[in-house]
Amino acid sequence: MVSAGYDALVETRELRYFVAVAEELHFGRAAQRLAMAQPPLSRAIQQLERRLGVVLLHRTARAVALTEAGSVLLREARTALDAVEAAERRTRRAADDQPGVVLAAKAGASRELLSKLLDAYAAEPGAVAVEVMLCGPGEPESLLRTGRADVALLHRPYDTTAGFDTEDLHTEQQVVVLPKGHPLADRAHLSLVEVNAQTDLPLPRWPGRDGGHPDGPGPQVRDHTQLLQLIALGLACAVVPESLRDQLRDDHAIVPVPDAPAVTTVIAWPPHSRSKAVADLVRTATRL
Amino acid sequence: MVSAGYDALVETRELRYFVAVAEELHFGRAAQRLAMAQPPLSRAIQQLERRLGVVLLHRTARAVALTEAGSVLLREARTALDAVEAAERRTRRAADDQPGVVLAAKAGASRELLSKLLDAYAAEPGAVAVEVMLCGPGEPESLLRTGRADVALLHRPYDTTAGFDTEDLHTEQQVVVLPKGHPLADRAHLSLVEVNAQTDLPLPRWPGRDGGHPDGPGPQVRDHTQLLQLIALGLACAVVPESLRDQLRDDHAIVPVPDAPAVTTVIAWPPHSRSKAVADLVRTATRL
DNA sequence: ACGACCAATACCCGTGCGGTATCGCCGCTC
DNA sequence: GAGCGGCGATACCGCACGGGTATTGGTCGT
Repeated sequence: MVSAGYDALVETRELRYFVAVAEELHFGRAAQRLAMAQPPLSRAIQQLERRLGVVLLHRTARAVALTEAGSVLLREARTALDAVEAAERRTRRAADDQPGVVLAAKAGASRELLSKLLDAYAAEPGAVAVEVMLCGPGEPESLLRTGRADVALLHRPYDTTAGFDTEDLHTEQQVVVLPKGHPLADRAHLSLVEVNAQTDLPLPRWPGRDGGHPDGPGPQVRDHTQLLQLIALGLACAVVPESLRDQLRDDHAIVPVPDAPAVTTVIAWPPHSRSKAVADLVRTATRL
Repeated sequence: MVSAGYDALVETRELRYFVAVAEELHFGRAAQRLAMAQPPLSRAIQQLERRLGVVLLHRTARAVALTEAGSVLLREARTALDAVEAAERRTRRAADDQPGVVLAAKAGASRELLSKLLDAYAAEPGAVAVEVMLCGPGEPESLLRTGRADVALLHRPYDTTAGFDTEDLHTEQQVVVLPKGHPLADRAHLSLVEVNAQTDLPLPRWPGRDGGHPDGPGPQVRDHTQLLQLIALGLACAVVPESLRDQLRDDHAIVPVPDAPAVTTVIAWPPHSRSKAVADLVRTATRL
């Protein structure tokens, strides 16, 4: 007998179905999202439960809820589906061998570092085209995991780098951005508790990985431009890495927050990446 | 639109088929391994290629070979299948809630550290049963990736820790183990080149992840017991972490190899693990 | 008590996966 | 160079299973 021997695994179709139901907690809506009818979906989930020998969902006629095992599967199924998607994408990418690297980074973050990196890499011998995907917070991680991007700039501890190879590039302190003239704006420094304690300027709410915003006070925000504008309008404040200073307008004020966790910009790539371009990019980045 | 939306992904069945063919490089044997006939397998691979729009295999009537894209898919498909398998196993584990943790470690490695860890953890409040899987080199990594184990002791740089969360536990130098009375045995230290240069004692060959041994000189070896016995018989030598010293018999001699890479024992666990037991084990380990 | 809502069941149909038989191609052998 | 053997592809068939429609059953609101 040779090698692992994956026998009789769950099919990706079943995992997709389960994720849809687990996210919607409603068979009808999930079926709609999957572009199919509700009964076959119900059956598919039952069959999945029978195969696993595990109850994944508690159904009362009025509501559907995840069991303990169900929420484990939701998490695991997402990463498995991401891996399958990545396999597909990376294979396709490897085939049409017009080389070219996709780099993902949060719009507005590490702007200077990014431009220096691109310049330095372009000067390397054997450099290929770099397509830069600027995206919202949390997204680069997912792009990397699904193979939509080859390499990404992430920010610990905001992004989780679990599952990737990484190199640290730069560490910086955080500051709070306030509207100019705010009572706290001329303090030499602030603590996190002070920032959280003041109630006139709420912290904004960023979208979660499901695209929805968490509940709570504070304005919904999708990118740094929106954020800075809201702050300038006196509707919010935010704790951000100090390098964002370059993008502030003169109606902003910043105050260091020494006890906020330091933010480390890292360059991350999928393990086992064999791409020369990614390796060159990483090497260039570490030398900056 | 909510969330990711994985539409029309490749099925795990197709990935399993492809991995089998890619590993065997022979449709007949692959079909046999998959317990199916050869024609449907051929068709399935063709269909996969059509779906991806990518040629994965070069077939001449005499031989099958992987294309560039094919070898990318082989690698990616393995990790994707591992993720699916892990999803399945972890879900099952979460269901039958007799708690208990599976810890994987290479047989014979870090023996003292392992027993101290088990003792210390057992003394923790809320400790659950720990099932220890002792296995061959390279295996713990795969056990962890497929969800067969919850936590593992790995050894950098031999094991790759990519994709796991880890904590370093212990770093040690390596030594070469020789049969007692060997001409080099009374040297104060040796360099790697000297070890490789001497030809009377070959280095053993460990099995790869496919279960087969690489070609070359030197005896095939599956665990440390075999290895030590071969060395005592004067048929091999080996460079190993110095903590293996405890397990040597008096017909062995050891000589430090200062320029061999230091070996770090790490405790590793899958990212997103929510298990209290794993967290406790890790915390206990780092405090040793 | 009735209606709305929602998951489950019953039943049917078509696709697609797997099996057997066979072909076509290439390389080795004598 | 004719024949044979090995191997992947093709042809064709049957059935199991995935998906659709219609309906039921149970549980909340009002």
